[in-house]
Amino acid sequence: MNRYDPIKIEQKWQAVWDTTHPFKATEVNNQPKMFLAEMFPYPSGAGLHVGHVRNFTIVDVLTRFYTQQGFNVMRPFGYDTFGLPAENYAIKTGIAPQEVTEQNISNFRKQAKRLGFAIDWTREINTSDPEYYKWTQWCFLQLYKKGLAYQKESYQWWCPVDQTVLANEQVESGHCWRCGHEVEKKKMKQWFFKITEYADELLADIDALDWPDKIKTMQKNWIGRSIGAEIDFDIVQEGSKSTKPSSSSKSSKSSKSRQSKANHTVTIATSDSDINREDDISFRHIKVFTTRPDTIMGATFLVVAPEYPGLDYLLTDDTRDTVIKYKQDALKKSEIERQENKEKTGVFTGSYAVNPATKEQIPVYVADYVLASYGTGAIMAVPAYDDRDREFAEKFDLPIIEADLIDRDLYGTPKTTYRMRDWLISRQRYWGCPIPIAYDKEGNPHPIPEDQLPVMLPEIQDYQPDKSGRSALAKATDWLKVQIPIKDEKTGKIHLEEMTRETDTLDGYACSSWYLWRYASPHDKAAAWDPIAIKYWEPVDVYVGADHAVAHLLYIRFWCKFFADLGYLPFREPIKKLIYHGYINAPDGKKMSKSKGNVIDPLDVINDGYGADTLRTYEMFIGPVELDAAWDPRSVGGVYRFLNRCYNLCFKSDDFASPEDIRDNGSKPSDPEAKQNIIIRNKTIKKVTTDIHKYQFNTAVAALMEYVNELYKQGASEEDLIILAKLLKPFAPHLASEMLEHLNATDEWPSWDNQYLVSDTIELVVQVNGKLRSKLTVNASDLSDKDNITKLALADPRIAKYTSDGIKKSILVPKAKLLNLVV
RNA sequence: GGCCGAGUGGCGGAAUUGGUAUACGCGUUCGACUUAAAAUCGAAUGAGGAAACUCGUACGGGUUCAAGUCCCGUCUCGGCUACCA
Repeated sequence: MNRYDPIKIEQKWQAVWDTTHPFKATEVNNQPKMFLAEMFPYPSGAGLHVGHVRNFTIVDVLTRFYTQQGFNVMRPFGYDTFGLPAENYAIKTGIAPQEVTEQNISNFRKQAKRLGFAIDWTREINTSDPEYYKWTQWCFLQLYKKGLAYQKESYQWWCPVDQTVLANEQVESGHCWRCGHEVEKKKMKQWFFKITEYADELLADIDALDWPDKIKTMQKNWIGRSIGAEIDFDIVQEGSKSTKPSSSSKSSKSSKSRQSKANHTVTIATSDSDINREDDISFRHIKVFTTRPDTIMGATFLVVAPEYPGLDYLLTDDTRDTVIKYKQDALKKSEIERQENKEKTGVFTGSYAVNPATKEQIPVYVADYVLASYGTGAIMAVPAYDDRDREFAEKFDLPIIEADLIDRDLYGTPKTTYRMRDWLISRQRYWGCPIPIAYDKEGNPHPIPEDQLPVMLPEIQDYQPDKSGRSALAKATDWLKVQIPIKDEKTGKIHLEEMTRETDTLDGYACSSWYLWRYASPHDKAAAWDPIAIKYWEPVDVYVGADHAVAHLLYIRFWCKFFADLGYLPFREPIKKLIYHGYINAPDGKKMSKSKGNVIDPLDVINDGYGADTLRTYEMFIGPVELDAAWDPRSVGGVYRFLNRCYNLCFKSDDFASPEDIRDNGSKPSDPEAKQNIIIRNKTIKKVTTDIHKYQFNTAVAALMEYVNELYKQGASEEDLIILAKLLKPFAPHLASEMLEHLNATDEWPSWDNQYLVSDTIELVVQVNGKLRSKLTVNASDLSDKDNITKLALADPRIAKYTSDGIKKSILVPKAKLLNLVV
């Protein structure tokens, strides 16, 4: 006897799809388009995990659903292949990352096919393919040309023994993870993208996005706009300390600390090479940023960050040693350590500043609770209004003045600042997209001409980074040399000049900041993307993922706005609808991890005999798409039983009651039992269709289960089975295809008929004072007649016993099929 | 500390947005089939109670004919963020 054999059925249909390519998308203008994509995966050696399956199945359900509905659907696939795991593996084994990546991709492709995903395999992209990263480099050059890719000195962790930069994770409580030597912060030149240029627009456009509120809020917080003012404080120099001392009682408090340090000498230091004399921080002013310029009357001291560029100008002979020591200690601390230790620390710089509102001289401190990278790196401390300033004031015995508030604009210039910083994109790594820049003898950067792209990653033997903290690329001596055409300013002639290539590569997020546009013309040799294909397909209609809430999803919005400004994109937001789904945890509720040994391998689930359809349907049924869920092996069995019931209903219908008399054969049946089937069928079509539209896949599956349960009770007509197969196909495409073939039907998505959603008689709920007391079967047409319905209800003995004293009023709610009698 | 979410049976979770609380699945129990088991099919399953009924959506109030849903307060748990001036 034939029984449900998912493995056999799935092999059959996967072979069919592999030869007929039914999911290939081309531009067709008489059909509405639908562009669906998941966040493309990093193809790890471990293969697909259950999280991938959830991610890809959501896209697959939508792909098949919209295809069945007649949309022209594009569902491509890609691999985000640059990154540390492949490079570290190469360092360890000497096997080229290119090779490992190719193996992993081929494994991912095989597994994706094993899951029956409806992918257009002609639109497969790989970010480490030179044909792809050529255009990543092109994107970089566009940003560079517009001044949005630039170099800047920034502090990095540096191990003086190993002579290398270290990532935050490679620093263990202030020491190098390799040699154990104390690390220091070193200023190094790095590449940045100027995302802050778009901060306002990125913020303003968030509200209109059809994205989860959680993500929108996270992006808003990340951008973190603060509206305030910048205020200049004059620094008191030697001989000018006679600045009008106030004689008010308020100021007498603050004069105490000033007097004790009255005789100091400000000298200009020359020792600290960190000081950049081009900086606009004048040695006679400290510019602070505040969101509360109205509290300036209460500002009783200033605080600058340890990294504050003008710090050296503030020091005196008395304070220099202490301050330098404090600064060095602070630079050793990681951001995390600074945050963990909330105990305020700091030292007096030796200088005073004049509060422009009170004309008081107030001391200037250096303290690590002020961050160099935010605002101006200096604050006016108002201990009466700010908890952190108060804490500091109390510790250092500084005056706390409850001064009156004043007009915000009196002493400062309005200024908006952002928490978001520019995007640091250079990586001292081999396995990334080379930055298309070369340096002349003076060290000035020059862009690689576009006709020389791609700057290929050279094949090398030893992937170990070199001793200077640069990537292994620095050792590819032949590759480093490049001839760059230079136009002579005077003669206009072009000559070639030998230069040295940039050895940093791009942050992987750069590669994924434009891939959604590449999908529109994935093999385009002439451009990063084809404007006609872009106009047809983009923006993405639904994008599905579980990660990168701010990073990737902010960067791609930034690039979209940038390329829209250049005229390359006809839209300013790349993603219309975002589904941000939850994680799947281990059965014990904890995160799956190799070390805990609680990983569920999706391929094991398939090969255990459940098959891909069960796996897919289970992961859609597991819970609301946006929530985390715990894997439950027993529920997997429940879904298998459901599919088995579908199979039996279709292929073994003789084994159970299936009354011939309810086969409706397309004609309207008069038999009331058959009418019941039609109602259930129409309700199911409506429920599944609207649930998928709302991305409520769990209840869509539940509705199908309910439908099957009803069909077992009532018996199933051929039409019932066809509808079941069509509705099932997005979730369990192999089984559904097998059923549709057997039933000789197409997969065209069915529609429901509103006239079949209600039966002639309905069950009316009767409440007394809001409590359920009885249920009456009444004609649907009577629902409009309140008096009659009330009379019927009062005649019911179960109601009558509560209404012997009469009723005050009667409320009929036809929509809810409910009558409430108030006594 | 700040900003979001969320608290519903033994468990995962439903509830046309104010209208029958617990759909669907798991688990459990009983029955059918079987020499037996598995599989499959059928039935029951919030608590208390013989029943009528009563009580039940974290806790305490409120609005309403009617509250899981709305309002006020409290508690608990998650997520993000964090000395951002």
